[in-house]
Amino acid sequence: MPKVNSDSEEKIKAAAKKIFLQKGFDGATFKNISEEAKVNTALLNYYFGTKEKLFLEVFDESFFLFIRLIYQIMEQDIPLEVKIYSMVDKYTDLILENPMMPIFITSEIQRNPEKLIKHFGIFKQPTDTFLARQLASEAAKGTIREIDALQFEMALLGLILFPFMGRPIMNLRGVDTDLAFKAFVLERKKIIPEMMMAYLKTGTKQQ
Amino acid sequence: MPKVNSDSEEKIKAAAKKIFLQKGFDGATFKNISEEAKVNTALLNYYFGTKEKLFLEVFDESFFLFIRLIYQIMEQDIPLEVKIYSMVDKYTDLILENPMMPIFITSEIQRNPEKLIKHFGIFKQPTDTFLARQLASEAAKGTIREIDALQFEMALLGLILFPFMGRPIMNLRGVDTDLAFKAFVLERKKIIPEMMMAYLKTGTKQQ
DNA sequence: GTCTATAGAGCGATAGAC
DNA sequence: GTCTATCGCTCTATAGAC
Repeated sequence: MPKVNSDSEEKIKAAAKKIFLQKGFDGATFKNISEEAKVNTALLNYYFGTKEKLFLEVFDESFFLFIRLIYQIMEQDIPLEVKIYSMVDKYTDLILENPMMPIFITSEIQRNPEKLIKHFGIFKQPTDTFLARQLASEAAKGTIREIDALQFEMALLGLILFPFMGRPIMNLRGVDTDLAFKAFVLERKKIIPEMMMAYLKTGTKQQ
Repeated sequence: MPKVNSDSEEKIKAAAKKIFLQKGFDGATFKNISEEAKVNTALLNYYFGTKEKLFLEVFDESFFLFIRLIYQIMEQDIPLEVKIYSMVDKYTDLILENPMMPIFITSEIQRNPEKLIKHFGIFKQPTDTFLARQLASEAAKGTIREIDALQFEMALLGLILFPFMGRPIMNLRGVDTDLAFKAFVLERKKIIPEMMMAYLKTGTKQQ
């Protein structure tokens, strides 16, 4: 590693990520970012050309990761209960490292759906997923009740993600430190799978 | 009603609400709003002074309503199961009329917490709520399992709200019309209470 | 009450010195 | 590779005619 400390390009990317996450694409300015990175404003254009290119480059990896990890786990050929625990565990940990991402992703997509869906290559998923077949198969065996796969996914994701999106509400309800919030979220690693399983087992003999 | 059609102030408010919801405070411009309202840009300043005042005035009623309705229902002295059904039913209907509000509120608060919390008077709630006492009392009687009140609230809200926040994801999963989305959400009026009750009844004799 | 015209500031982006 | 200086544009907001 010859260049020791002042790798400007990396400093800009780190600063841009922080500022974009906080203020969104529209709210962030080159001035904000260059001050955060402690470099000259003109350097942003030198390295990345335009604001949009900087934005896309910074979130190119991480943005897609958050959406793809869902399907990577959902589509694994593992028992349903294991899958639910794995999903809650892995996704909670991922978001804990990037707690502002859920709101950021949803709001940026809502404000510019074409751009993001096109660039990040999020594609139309088939309705006939492995998870859908798994849920149908288990229901046919009578080990769980019937449930639509998308309903299942949205329930699971909502349970995992919502505390991060409603963090300001939680602040007003006494969960007002990062430590308390983390404890709250980690407790959900137990609650969420139990909730999903309790629902799925309703009306079956294993109930 | 003397002034028939051209009530500019109301046209501006309606246009501002639409544009702000779509683009956020930072992304929205007076040009966007005035074109949407089909009035001159200078009229926005004439009626509302500044962009921030326009924003606050437009969302003064509805913004707070969305947060307060939660507690209005949660704090009612009605049986727990009735409360859950009521919460899911009323909140789903409210959001269906304003499907962009959940993302809008969360992202605007994340980007400007002091301003919004101060202006809309969202205050620090006590941890000793009616709901908390109700949950503790039922658990003591053995009719439900023990659960922290905030965990209960976040689970319920996540289940209700997440489909609206993840609407773009749902579009890619085949739920790509307003009609299909509405049907999907209405189905949750049944699923969500059953899920909550299934969890609460786990380990009790009524299970 | 609504318009045109424009002020004044901040924005993203570029040119050119070093 | 990094800086200063500045361009051209768009933004919010105001002044003043009607």
